[in-house]
Amino acid sequence: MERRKTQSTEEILSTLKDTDFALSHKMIQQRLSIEVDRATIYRVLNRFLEDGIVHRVISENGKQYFALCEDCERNDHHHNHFHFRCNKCGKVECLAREVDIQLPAGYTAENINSLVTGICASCR
Amino acid sequence: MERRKTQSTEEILSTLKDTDFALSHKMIQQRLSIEVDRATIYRVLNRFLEDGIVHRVISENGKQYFALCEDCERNDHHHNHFHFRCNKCGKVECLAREVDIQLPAGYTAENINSLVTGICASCR
DNA sequence: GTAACTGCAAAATATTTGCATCCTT
DNA sequence: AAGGATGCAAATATTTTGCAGTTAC
Repeated sequence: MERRKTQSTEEILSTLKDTDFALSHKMIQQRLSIEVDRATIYRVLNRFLEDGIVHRVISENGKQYFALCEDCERNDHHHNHFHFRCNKCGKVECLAREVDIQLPAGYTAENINSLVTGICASCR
Repeated sequence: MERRKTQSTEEILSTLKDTDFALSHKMIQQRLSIEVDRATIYRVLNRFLEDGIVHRVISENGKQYFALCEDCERNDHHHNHFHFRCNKCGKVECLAREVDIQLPAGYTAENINSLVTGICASCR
């Protein structure tokens, strides 16, 4: 399936580029300079996910957050870093420090979703 | 608020005790030997959460999974361990190994939700 | 008896999907 | 022209809530 360059796609991508933290669907919609349908945003984001352009964190509120894969533009698309969500300002950030997860024998990892919640430095 | 001993509560608790992995709301409902309303199950689980009897993992499918706090019955109710969800059998387990998360300066952690998905030993 | 708990229905929230139409290539 | 992308509405899915009736203590 070939990907086409559309206004929605470009807008959503540049919105993600403009922020250094992860955005929820709603946050993305609010930041767009044009109106894009809810469903379209989800579809674009899911396409980005498939293409490995963004990664997704699920917060403990059950919501999805999306962020560009800055560091992970290399081939091995591993996201073994933590995310942090501030309970005050709501920002979801990618924590730089990588974590090596040691699984029990015979287990293989495919995806890692890890989120720490608390208070960030600027909020306290 | 005082807690009362009811059939639903006892049933849900013993269901959780009978399994060594985390259960979703639906899985719990199916395992109960009596019929308990959807909303009641959620309310019971949330009470358990408040009381620190269970802990909750959010899977990357957005669903909540609940498991008894075996190891965490001590005072400091920290859940800095990983969870693993098998993409084949769907089991969500608590991985024994503790992980120390190093946050940037000024950050304080309140809750940790970490889930690795992949294939477990018995499924491959 | 009183406050906690329950069931039922309805609401709230988040995400996906069907389908006709539009637009990129 | 072909098929990928979009908008709209409707469907799913999960969890929560209001409220009246029930039950534990």
